[in-house]
Amino acid sequence: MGRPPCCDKEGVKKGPWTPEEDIILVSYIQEHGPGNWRAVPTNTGLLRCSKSCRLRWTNYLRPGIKRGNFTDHEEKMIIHLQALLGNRWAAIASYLPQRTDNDIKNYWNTYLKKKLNKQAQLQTDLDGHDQPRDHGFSSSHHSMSRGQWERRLQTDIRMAKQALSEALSPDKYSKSPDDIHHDNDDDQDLMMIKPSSSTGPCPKPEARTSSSSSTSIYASSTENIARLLKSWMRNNSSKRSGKSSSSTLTQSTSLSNVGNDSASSEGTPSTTTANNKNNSKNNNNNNGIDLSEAFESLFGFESFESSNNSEFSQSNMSPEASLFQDESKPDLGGQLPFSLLEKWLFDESISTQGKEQLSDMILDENANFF
DNA sequence: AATGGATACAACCGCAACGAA
DNA sequence: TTTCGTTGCGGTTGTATCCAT
Repeated sequence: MGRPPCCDKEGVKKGPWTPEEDIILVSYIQEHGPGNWRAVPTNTGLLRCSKSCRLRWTNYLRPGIKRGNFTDHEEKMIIHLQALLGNRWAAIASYLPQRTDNDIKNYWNTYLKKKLNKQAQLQTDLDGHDQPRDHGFSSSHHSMSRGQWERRLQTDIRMAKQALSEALSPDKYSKSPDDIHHDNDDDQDLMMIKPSSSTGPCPKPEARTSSSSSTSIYASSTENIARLLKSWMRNNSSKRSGKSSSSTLTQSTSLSNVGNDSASSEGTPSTTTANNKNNSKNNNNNNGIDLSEAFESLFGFESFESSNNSEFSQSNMSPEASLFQDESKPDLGGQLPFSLLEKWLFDESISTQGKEQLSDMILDENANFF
């Protein structure tokens, strides 16, 4: 067929996004809502392909994203869900609403996989030649007889099916007491348990968001950018104290342009930084404040300092922001309601045997059974 | 202080699924 | 039914940062 690529290879910028680009993108989405990504580069003048814009939004700028510092609970969830679903990161991410699939994938690949491998190795060492008890990272089934392995597999499948059917019956849904997104926002919970539109694409944003959407919708997203900017300025300063790169200079310049265009023009961050190389620490603070002012001016939200929180809690999200989050992370078809699954995964009342069997699930072999 | 390996994370690429015409 | 455009997803890569030597 010779379908053309989604974007021209020439004239399309690659690599890290600059704060200016982020601002442009967020501004555009603020006006038009996410979606119709094809039109985004054209309408914004961004030299990025539509895919890149979408990715940037969903993985970084989207409201309600929590970054770094996975909690134990999240970690356990990921481990179990990975055992259950395999490398279906989007599906896993749908149970961790504050995390992106990319984030989870990275966390798994860079940390969890190794950690579990180590544990498995340790267990193997301790047990002599016994099979590792961990989550299927080793060829545990090789060390048991085929009959044993098949029986266990059958049990695993039965368990999973049972859990699925239980979970899918709506009247059984009940909120788990230790719901990890214990935020106040009932809408959020509702979103998670609503029958999903499944694997189908989420409804067109235009249909759900009016163009007159409040700016508060984007507050958390702006906070994301603000946070990014802050760390960027910090990095920039420290870099400048050492070496200066042309790309950072470009970023500064463009950033200051943004400041001039859409925010107060007093002491643009870039010039401040550039002029005070010897005082980078102080400048960081100043820059952060300047930027925050610029953002407040640009997006009309306050309390930039809240973006200093190491983790942006979803509880800070407005319902509208939650809506966006839902938009960007459509539920998967026939997926278990979160708390039910969670309950199933972590309920202490679950039998030890059942737990063992669950955690012994073999990833690849079981991943396709659903 | 310099260096090289390890780690973390953002972004890209290619493919598949889906919907509209 | 077929074709084509768009979006979503998972694997992979590139690069910045950290840390031990």
